Amino acid sequence: MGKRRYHHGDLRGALLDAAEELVRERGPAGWSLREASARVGVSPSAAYHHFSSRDALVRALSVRVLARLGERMAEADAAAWRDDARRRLVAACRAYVRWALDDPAVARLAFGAAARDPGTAVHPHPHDVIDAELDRLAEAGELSAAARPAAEFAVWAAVHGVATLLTDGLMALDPPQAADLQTERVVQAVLTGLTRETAPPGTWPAARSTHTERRAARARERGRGEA
Amino acid sequence: MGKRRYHHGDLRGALLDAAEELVRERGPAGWSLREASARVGVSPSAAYHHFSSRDALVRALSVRVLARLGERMAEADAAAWRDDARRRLVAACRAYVRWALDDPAVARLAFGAAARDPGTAVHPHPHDVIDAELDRLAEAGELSAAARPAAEFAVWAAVHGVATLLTDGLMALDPPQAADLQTERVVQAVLTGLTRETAPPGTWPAARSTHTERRAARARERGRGEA
DNA sequence: TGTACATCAGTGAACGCGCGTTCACTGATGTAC
DNA sequence: TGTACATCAGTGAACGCGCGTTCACTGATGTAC
Repeated sequence: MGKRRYHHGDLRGALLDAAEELVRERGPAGWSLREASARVGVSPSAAYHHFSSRDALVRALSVRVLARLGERMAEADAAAWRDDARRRLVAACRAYVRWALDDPAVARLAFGAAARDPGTAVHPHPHDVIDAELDRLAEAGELSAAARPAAEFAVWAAVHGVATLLTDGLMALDPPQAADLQTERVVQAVLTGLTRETAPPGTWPAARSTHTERRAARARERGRGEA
Repeated sequence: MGKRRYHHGDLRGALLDAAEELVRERGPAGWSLREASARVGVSPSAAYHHFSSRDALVRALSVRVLARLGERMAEADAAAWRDDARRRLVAACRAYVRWALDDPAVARLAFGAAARDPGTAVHPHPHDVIDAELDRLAEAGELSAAARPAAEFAVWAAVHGVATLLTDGLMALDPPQAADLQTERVVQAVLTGLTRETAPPGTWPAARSTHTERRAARARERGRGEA
């Protein structure tokens, strides 16, 4: 514990940490910029050297936190490398729900409208983890070419629904560990259903996420830069 | 337009209306009790004859609004009476997502933690509408006895996930009407998956909602009263 | 039908509070020579 | 290695604000006789 220096070193990160802690204790909105500054031991105005407003701090936090969800999923996915694509996807989805249950208030922040910050990239994005897993599933021949388009949104919706129903208290599981089981059930059901889908080609309209949109914009810019 | 009377007549209802309008305009939390009172043309303190606190008003509103979702689902279900159980369930689920999309801020309020008010009943509850439809499906022999338990949570999660991903802006559909299609796809996939489920009996643990819990408590009390 | 009176549902002023943000400032750090 | 100076990252006081809630009050309504 070094002595208190005039310059903090990483005040930006410390403020994000404090804010996250406050979200955990009091919910996504039950805290102020002043409290976060006080917790770090800094005057309220110091925060304005790092964030243009309280809202900017909230958005930065939600980006950071959503990326952590992506990491958890990717880790669970990697840890299940011995399994087939289907089980790996289930593992990633279980990580999604566990993460939300471990930290409901933080999850609510991540999922809330504040998360939509077009300027900052979330990496890895939960959407991408599911997407990649479905590609693997399609390669393995377990998902038809007709069913593949936008399938990630079906899976994402299912797992997101489990997570939010549980964290928002609309649904409860007894015992709590049953969340794993219920998640697996829902995801398996969706996968089975998609597998047996017999829709004509072109049935599924384009679906986008703020994330895929940013990715597309980056690709366009790269193309322009190279041209 | 009668003249302004000293006694309002239905100030409670008027305050709920004003608050709902404010939620629509500024989001679930972007308004104050004072604003709602002002909109009704009444002093801020008047509200305290009808609600014990601002929070009580919010909870009452979220109950009212969640019941309206249930009504929409029940209506859509009834309107599809010519169809089979599966299509009727899909119709109810489409109504769920449409409702959320029509009024995203209000939906967020309904789904938020504030909705958990153990004192007040939501009727009809979205959970029950899905539940009843799945009973019909089981009767029709389209859902095995082993798959039926807790199946409503799988379906609810799927449709809830579509609704919240869309209203929170994590996912977007192009064109917007595609929401119907995407909802149907997800629900159909879950139903197909559940139908083909081959789990041993007793696999699915009890799942509860605040709603089913209240219902159970009422049943217990009724039994005690009759004994 | 009229009157007395209790109850109900409003008023309006006041309370203490903490908020986000701005501002002129200053101490610490980094850089050029 | 030492010095001058620009820049960076803090301080602390102050701003105006609107909030939820309380309080003593009063006008309107309903009821008993």
